[in-house]
Amino acid sequence: MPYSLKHKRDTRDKILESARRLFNKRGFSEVSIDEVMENAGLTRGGFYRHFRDKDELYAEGVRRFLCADAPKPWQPKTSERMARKPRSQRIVDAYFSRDHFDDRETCCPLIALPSDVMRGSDAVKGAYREVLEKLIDIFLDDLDAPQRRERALALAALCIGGIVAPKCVDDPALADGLRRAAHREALRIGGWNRQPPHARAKDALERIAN
Amino acid sequence: MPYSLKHKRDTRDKILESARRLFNKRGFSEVSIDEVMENAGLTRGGFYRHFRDKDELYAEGVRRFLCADAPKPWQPKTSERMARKPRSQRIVDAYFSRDHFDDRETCCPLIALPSDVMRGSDAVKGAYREVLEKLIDIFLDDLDAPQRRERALALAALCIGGIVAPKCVDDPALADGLRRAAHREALRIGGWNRQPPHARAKDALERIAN
DNA sequence: TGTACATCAGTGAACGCGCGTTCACTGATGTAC
DNA sequence: TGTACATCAGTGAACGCGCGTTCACTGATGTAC
Repeated sequence: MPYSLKHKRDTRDKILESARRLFNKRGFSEVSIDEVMENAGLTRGGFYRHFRDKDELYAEGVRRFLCADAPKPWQPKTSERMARKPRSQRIVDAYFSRDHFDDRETCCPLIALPSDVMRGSDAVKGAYREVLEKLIDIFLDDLDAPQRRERALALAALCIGGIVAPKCVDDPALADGLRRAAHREALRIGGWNRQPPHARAKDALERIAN
Repeated sequence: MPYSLKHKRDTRDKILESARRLFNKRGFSEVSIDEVMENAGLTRGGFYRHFRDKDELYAEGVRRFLCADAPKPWQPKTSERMARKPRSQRIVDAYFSRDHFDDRETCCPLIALPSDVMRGSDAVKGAYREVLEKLIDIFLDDLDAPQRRERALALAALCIGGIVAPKCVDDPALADGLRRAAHREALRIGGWNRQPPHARAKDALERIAN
């Protein structure tokens, strides 16, 4: 038995991670296997020791990065000092932050590949649904009546549109306006817009920093 | 001078229309020139009498269908009997209708190709911006204080996310839930949720029909 | 412990299909006379 | 009005590049003795 199982698993992970980043940035069909492998520090031929074909790489890659439980850059850090805020609000804030907006490689999967998923197979859409449902569940946990579910769904839709729309636009001012307007509206839907004055001042500072 | 100018223009239009539909449905790089030409009732070679290369077709196609002034299927018909409603509300209703959601070929360009546009050139993003600004302007016209602009922007973001998100999901029930929740929230943001009781009943009927 | 061996991850050349693009040709049409 | 001609939209075969995939080979590693 040459090489350990761990070795093979690690290589596979490297390939998937490389693919995930490239797909996120440029889309599935614009990325070649050569690029994925080179980016993973390997060469062309080895690919087929790990995947049957490119489609399998795509499905696994999307599914994996959609469903991975690992901490994600777009999720609020638990160390965040405003831990008093409900988790949902921290997620919303992280979602609409400039960092997340600018992140092309590791951003939330829900906004990375919309048209690819829309046109994708049911397996891909299923993975998308799982992530979306997780997000909605978190929102549900933190929302009060009335119409909790409806508001949670609207929140999710607004998070997605509030990042996708500005990403499609060539005018930074308009993009910022869209992102911030959506952010504010999301906080209002969540019922998190009533903040103590000092928090509001802090927000203002953060907004300038953003 | 063989053939009239009109003849050439018409052929070009046929090609662009064919391309637009195919791109909408399957994305730019999944569609071959052969398919575009065949779908337009022509053959391969003629393409280059009308376009320098495939990129030009893409840019022109997107720009054209993003900016065309022609009436679009996703816009509310002017003959609509509820013409008493403000124009913005009619657009929002048309946007979130099941017909529009199901339409893969002629739906609003703002939701047809999000990731393609996100990754696209500035020319493409510029065209997207122009359409988006038109939509925002219509909303602005119909909104009252306070925070008209902010609410118009949030409305636009919600329209986009409220269709894109459900299109990415494999569960029809969840998709419907997202679309309707976003619809409701949009009406609320617009301030159009206070309707006379008979209108509400009519809406309920329509919702069932949808 | 050291050596021979078997396995298979990884290499890189080669293959072949699909598709963008080119090109020689056809034939429809408008113009000149 | 009719005929010859020039133009160029449209045809379809052919070309060639890129990329997914295959394949014979290399060499690193774990196991058996």
